[in-house]
Formats: sequence, structure tokens, C-alpha cells
Amino acid sequence: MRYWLMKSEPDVFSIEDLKKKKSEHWDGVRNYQARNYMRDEMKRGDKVLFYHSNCKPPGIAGIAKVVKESYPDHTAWDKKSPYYDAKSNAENPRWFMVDIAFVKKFKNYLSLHELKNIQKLSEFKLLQKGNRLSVFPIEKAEFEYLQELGEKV
DNA sequence: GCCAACGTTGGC
DNA sequence: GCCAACGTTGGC
Repeated sequence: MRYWLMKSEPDVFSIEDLKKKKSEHWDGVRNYQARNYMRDEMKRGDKVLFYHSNCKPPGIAGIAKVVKESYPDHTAWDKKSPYYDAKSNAENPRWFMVDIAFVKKFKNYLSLHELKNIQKLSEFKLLQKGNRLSVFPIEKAEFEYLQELGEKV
């Protein structure tokens, strides 16, 4: 099993939305590296840290899991979609997505500010300068540590 | 709203 | 294949 972090803007889709919907397809990723992770490496059952970006305050909100492995992101060939890409079509899809399901919302929201102060996480990719990837792998130890921290009251 | 840090595009 | 211009992300 592998571990991941996925970013979402809560104004668009938050962990509460995921909780209500139970599961959701992760459409709209238009970055090749993030796509490759989803298309090639994410497997059913993998655990995901759900990160809230572009909000106040940004941070890790909870946990999700992969419930469906990669398949073409059809929003890429929907002209009405904000994620439309003329270079992608059903015969030769360029973009892929997975489905994730709600696991839990942290009792203790882990704000980015707070995480930055933890010495142990100095190597954590999320905290590294210039990291704009919306999907990336994390270490098992990092996941377990953050999960524990998030469940602490 | 600003802007640093990327990623992508397209002319050459 | 280089690289300038442009677009996007996302913290602050």
C-alpha cells in the first residue's frame, strides 16, 4: 500500500463535501506529473491525506482512500467544462483520474503553519519550497505520524 | 492583491 | 532544443 497527499481548494471541494458524497472522482488534474502518479501508481486501497489549499488557513483536513484506479478524465473532452482540453478525446485520452472515498475528518486540523514548526517534518515534501504539485506520494512514516497528530485532541 | 516558483507554449 | 513570454498555483 502506498500513501499520498492530494490538494483541494475547500471552496471548490472540501473534506466535508467528500464526507457528504462518500466518494468522488478526482477530475480536473491538468499537470503531467500529478497525472502520472494517478494513472500509473495509485492503487485501490491506498491512503490519502486530504489537504485544503488556497484557504485560511491551509492545512491537512483528514484522510481518504483510493476506491477506483485510474480511468480517463472525461471532463477534458466536455466543451462546457472548465477543464476542457481540445487535445484530449475519448480515443486518445490525455488526462486521467481516480475515485477516492471519505475515511475521516481529523479532530485536530493540521494547519500548514503548525506543520512548519515540527522538526520531524523538515523533509516533508508539502513543506518544501515551490511545491505546487496537487498529487504526490508521501512516506508511510509521515502518513502515520500525521494521522496520529490529526487524531489527537 | 502580490508575487515567487513553477509549468507550458510556440517562435526560431 | 533553446528560451522568452505567458499562465497557474498557492502562501502570505
